[in-house]
Amino acid sequence: MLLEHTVYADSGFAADSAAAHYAGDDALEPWLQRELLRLGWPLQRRRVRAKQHVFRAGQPRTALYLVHAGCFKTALVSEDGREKITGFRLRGDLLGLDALDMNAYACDAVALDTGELWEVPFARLRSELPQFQERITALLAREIRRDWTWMLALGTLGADQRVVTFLFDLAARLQALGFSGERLQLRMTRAELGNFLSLTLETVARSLSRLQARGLIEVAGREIVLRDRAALSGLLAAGGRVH
Amino acid sequence: MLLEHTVYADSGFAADSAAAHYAGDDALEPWLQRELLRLGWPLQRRRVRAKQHVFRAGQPRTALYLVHAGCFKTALVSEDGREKITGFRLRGDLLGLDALDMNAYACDAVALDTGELWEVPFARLRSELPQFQERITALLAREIRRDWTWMLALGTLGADQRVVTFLFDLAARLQALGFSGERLQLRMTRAELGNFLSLTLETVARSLSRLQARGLIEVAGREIVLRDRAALSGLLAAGGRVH
DNA sequence: CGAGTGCTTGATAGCCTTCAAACGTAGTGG
DNA sequence: CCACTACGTTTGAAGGCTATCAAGCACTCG
Repeated sequence: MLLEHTVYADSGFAADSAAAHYAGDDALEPWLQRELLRLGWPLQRRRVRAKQHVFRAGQPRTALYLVHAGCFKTALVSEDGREKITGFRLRGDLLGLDALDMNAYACDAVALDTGELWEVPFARLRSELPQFQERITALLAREIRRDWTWMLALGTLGADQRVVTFLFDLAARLQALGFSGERLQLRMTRAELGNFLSLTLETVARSLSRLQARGLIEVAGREIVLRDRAALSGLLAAGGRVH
Repeated sequence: MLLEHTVYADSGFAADSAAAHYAGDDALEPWLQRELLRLGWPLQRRRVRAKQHVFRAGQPRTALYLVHAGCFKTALVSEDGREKITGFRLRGDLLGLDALDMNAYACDAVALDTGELWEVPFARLRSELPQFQERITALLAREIRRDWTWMLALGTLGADQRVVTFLFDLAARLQALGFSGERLQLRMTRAELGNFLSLTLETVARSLSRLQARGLIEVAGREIVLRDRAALSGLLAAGGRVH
């Protein structure tokens, strides 16, 4: 089943939405759709199924992809096989941005469930639509801030706090996409979640069990319900290492 | 004493230099100097001393700064006081890039020693020099890849390996700036180093002591000499957690 | 129904953090 | 010039948190 969201996402960290952004900051997807229509360019759609690669690191960079439906992961793989998931991408997020200045993709992009991508004619848009360049710049800067916020979280928070931070972030993004924000449908395995949070899959499972035991959340496989946002926030406010 | 480097730095991760970059990829500083001269715009210089803030998160973003001399740190501070150093910036690096789409700076930038900054007239350059926009885009994308590489390192490597990775990265950058690449003059405290590597200052000190005890490096306060690059590389090749 | 995958939970070990003390150095004012 | 204070660094001892190893369970799919 495809996720047909009704609202559009801010790809940044939840806390970031309060900051002052690029003026005229409406969502990328409707803007792109409008502009492509106006220019009379055909919209190239691409359907993908779970576990299917959108692109791999090192492949020639042929296009940018806008996530229209589904959930994707972007991951870095080092020479010696260590993998690191750099983010989970939802509708409105752009895949391939990080390789904008290269001829090859810099990471792997993999679909976590059935999804649809829009091919973004980057070269033509950049040359013919000056606003597009600014949008791209804004998206890149936002991604940097998002990464930094996660680096802060991973470096200073304990396991439970990282998990809660993730749940809050995902809830905020899903809510911005028109979902409940209370009932989360995870699209990634515990291993992938742990990889992203720099934890083992066992630690993630244990953390979720602990939070459930305290009545803060409800866990049923990949469906998670946030039961007590206040208490969860309290867990975060407890503060982590200061180093 | 000011660091008057003779060559120019790639702000990216050392391993990144092998990748295919933006065509015409000569260093930012000489290019900028040339263009400003050509346009007849005066070069605004700003001198800073150790521990002096270039800007703070939340302040109105008045300018971008190109590091001309000295070493700087950029750091994120969360509401509850947790700090995370996002990078150490040397000559050729640009400060303030991450807030390009905002009216306020997104991080703190602090001088670690005496240094000099060049004020970059971003708005005018962007509107009058189309190439500049592309350069900025490339720098942003490169910063993202740099962050991801560090996220991978911090998430999968042990303390000693993180320290060695940092030393290699710094050595490569200093070498690109015309320094020896063997004898490193650290400009940050053990606490700052630990913060960046998501370790405590004690763990960093212990790690350096261990590496010295094995004869791999020589430590004298903030001066570090890489004695056995092969063995150090071997430490990294040993591999970390795979999660 | 069997194989495969993903999830949970337990026991143990290991690495890093925390707390603590001592040392060296640089800056400062008497 | 030197005592003195503040800061940075090193090292030790103990503990905590997470990783590792292992087993059992649930679910899906061929």
